[in-house]
Amino acid sequence: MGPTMPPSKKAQSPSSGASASQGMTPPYRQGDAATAASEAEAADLSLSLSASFSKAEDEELTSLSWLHESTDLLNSFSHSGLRSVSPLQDPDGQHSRSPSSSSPSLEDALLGDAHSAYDLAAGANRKPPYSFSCLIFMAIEDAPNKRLPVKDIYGWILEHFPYFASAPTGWKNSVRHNLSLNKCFKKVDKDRSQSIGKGSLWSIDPEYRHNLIQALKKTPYHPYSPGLATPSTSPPTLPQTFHHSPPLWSGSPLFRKNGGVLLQVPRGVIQNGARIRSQAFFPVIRPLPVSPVGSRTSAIRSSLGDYLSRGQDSPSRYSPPLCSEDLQDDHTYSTAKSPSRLCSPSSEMDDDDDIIAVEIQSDVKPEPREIPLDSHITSAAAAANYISQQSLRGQRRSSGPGAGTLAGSSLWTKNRARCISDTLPLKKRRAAAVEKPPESDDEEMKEAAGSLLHLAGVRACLNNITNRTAKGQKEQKEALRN
DNA sequence: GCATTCTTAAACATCA
DNA sequence: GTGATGTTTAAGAATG
Repeated sequence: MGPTMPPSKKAQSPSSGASASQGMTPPYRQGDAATAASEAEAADLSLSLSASFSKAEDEELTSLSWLHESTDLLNSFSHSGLRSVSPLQDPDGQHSRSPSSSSPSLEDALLGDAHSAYDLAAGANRKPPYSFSCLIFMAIEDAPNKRLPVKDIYGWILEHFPYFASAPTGWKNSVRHNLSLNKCFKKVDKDRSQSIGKGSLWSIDPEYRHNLIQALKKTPYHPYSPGLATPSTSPPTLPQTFHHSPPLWSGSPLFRKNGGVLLQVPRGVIQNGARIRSQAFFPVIRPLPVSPVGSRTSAIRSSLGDYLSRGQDSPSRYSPPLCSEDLQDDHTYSTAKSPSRLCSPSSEMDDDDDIIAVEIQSDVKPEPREIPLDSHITSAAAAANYISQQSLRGQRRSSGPGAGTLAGSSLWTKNRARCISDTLPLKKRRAAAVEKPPESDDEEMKEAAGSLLHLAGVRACLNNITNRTAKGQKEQKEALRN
């Protein structure tokens, strides 16, 4: 019995999902004087956040202190005269907007559509675009100790993707299935002093963490939309972001590591890094929560990011893309059949530079671009998703007993992979897996990728707050003139 | 059309 | 004994 994904077009209500996902909704309502004041507040916040973020860039992302600062700012913002950014979930787990709406409209502006988007995507029985592997990965990564019992993994997923609250319970089976099957996850011997009850703690196998990052980076979507397939001729049915391959955030170590060679987010990666198969367009950015930040702030970040990142309506404000506009530089991976990708995790690690600088290939003719302001942010997460999946796939292919010996080979073939990996049960395969070549010590790469995922949300907030605020002020001025 | 990946379901074993 | 957890297999859908 296979999965029956809800058809995206059915799941998307024309009045809500489409507009939200396509950035057609006005940035926020025209407000009154209070709104203007709040906008000024938002502008201040934006500046503060930008400063914090710039600081983070300077610190090479070695610390998440900047994120704490940003979070504090966001919190102070939410508490300063504005209705607080409440968690998106009601106590009963259902998403809803805050019932009270006595405060000025800015919060509604900032959060209302975020809630809408969230409702549409996560709260309204939208299946998250992330694979279970990614979900588990994010859950574990979000844990302080980077390890979680299955139960807490369930909890994390439920907390962040309430879709599963009403989903059939089979998803838990899938989670367990993934934990068992996917060698990226490994059980941790329980600390005897630590009583977690039944079951084990699960953690990310450091050796494959990179693969999971790549899985998160990659998540290509299924271009069911003709507009996506032929962006140059068809009116876009999705935000412009989807048609472009905006650069990875230029301050990232990924960028620096490659001497300024920018990673282009492959076409087919959407702004939240979500992979759309045939499901509905998943309009919400759900930044990878960061452990030191509480769930509430994660919700704030997500909310703002969700809402603001949909601001695709100000492409002109986008700073010049850092990537080359050369057609040859617009790339999309072709991993599944690329022998160079079918190698061991370690070699993939080595390939990372190639991933960034070389291996991204163009598959769609570019068109004159207007890249949204926040596209480089969302693309950061998207890029992370993309690469991660590439790695996962490669990892799986190299999971056979012969993986180690074949690790260095770039001529790993499908048949060989299948012969080796399909004949033994997983555990035996794992046991039989001979020594793997030394993993790349590119921890920076790993951390960078992870950081990018984290950054995507906040960065989107920053840019969009600025964007929205400026636009709102402009609109207000115009309104006053009229 | 094929290969691969992912999801889902189910059965079964183990453990608390 | 019960339920949660863990493992494994199988099948189907989605995707390249």
